[in-house]
Amino acid sequence: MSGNEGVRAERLRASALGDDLSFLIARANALSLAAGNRALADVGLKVRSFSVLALTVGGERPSQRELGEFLRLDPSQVVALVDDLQDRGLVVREPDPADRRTRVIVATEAGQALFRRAQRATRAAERELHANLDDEERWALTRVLRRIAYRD
Amino acid sequence: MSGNEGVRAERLRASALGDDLSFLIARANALSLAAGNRALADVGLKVRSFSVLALTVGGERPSQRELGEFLRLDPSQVVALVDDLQDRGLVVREPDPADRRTRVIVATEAGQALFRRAQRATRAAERELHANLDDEERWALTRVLRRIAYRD
DNA sequence: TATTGTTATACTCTATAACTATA
DNA sequence: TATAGTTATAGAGTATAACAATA
Repeated sequence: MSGNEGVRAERLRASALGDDLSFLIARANALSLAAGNRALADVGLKVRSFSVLALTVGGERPSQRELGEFLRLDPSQVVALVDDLQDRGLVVREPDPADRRTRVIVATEAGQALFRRAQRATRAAERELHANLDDEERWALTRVLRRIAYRD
Repeated sequence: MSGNEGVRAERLRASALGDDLSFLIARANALSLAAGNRALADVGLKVRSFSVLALTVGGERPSQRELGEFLRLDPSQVVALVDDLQDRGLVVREPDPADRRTRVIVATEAGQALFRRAQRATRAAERELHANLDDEERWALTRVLRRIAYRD
């Protein structure tokens, strides 16, 4: 992508779409996702696999079903993601004592170490993404987005 | 998707990811996109084609290149989108007097009429999506998201 | 030489259905 | 009967490269 992307297209911000909340969310997400994947490429992760790792490094012990619900992924997609992370020794599948159907996902030591590196990269990318917001704006944004994202 | 989706997974909101701004944007976008496509199904559009229509109904006369830049789509994807809308008589490609390489996209009467129906549907869906925000919160969200989405 | 639109192609992501083992 | 995980597969979306016409 060229550096001056969208310069000519700026006039379209005056259209019916330019101030539409759903469109702004979509565009902000596209930028955020691209920046995240770029930042994570160094450590061999993508936003998806990073998210799975993030949900398993703190002793959460989520089932694959829970991962899928929280990340809005189909169970079959979770299988593929966990397969990949497990093949690389970053997570393991453990049996759930309470339900033998369920497999609980736990980050290994290597997974935790890689996550820490990855988190430094994504934090830097995030800071860069909204460098022009002050702390209060960031906080207000987080609070309001949480109401939308979690419907509460 | 079952109605009680994510109920069990709510505990994962306490994880490293639960308050991450990029993740909240991604999740809000996923909900918004799903709601938008659901609302637009009746009129035979998706969020993508609706967006192209929205950028052509007000006399904007964007080139395909401009559409691609603004919507962050590859030129080849714009071709496919415009092909589809043109085949359905909703937009036409017009020559640009200033540059014979360029094709300018203009909504037809039918395209404008369909857009108005579609916009009513998406507005209802949007209202439902952030029904729990008051006007001031909505405005603050729009303003801050614009800074991220347009980098200004 | 560079750019606009186009075609072709491969790749990733997403959605669906069917299956197994457990509940 | 219903649920967790798995497999297979098809469809949608995305990215890349090459080309003709024009600048």
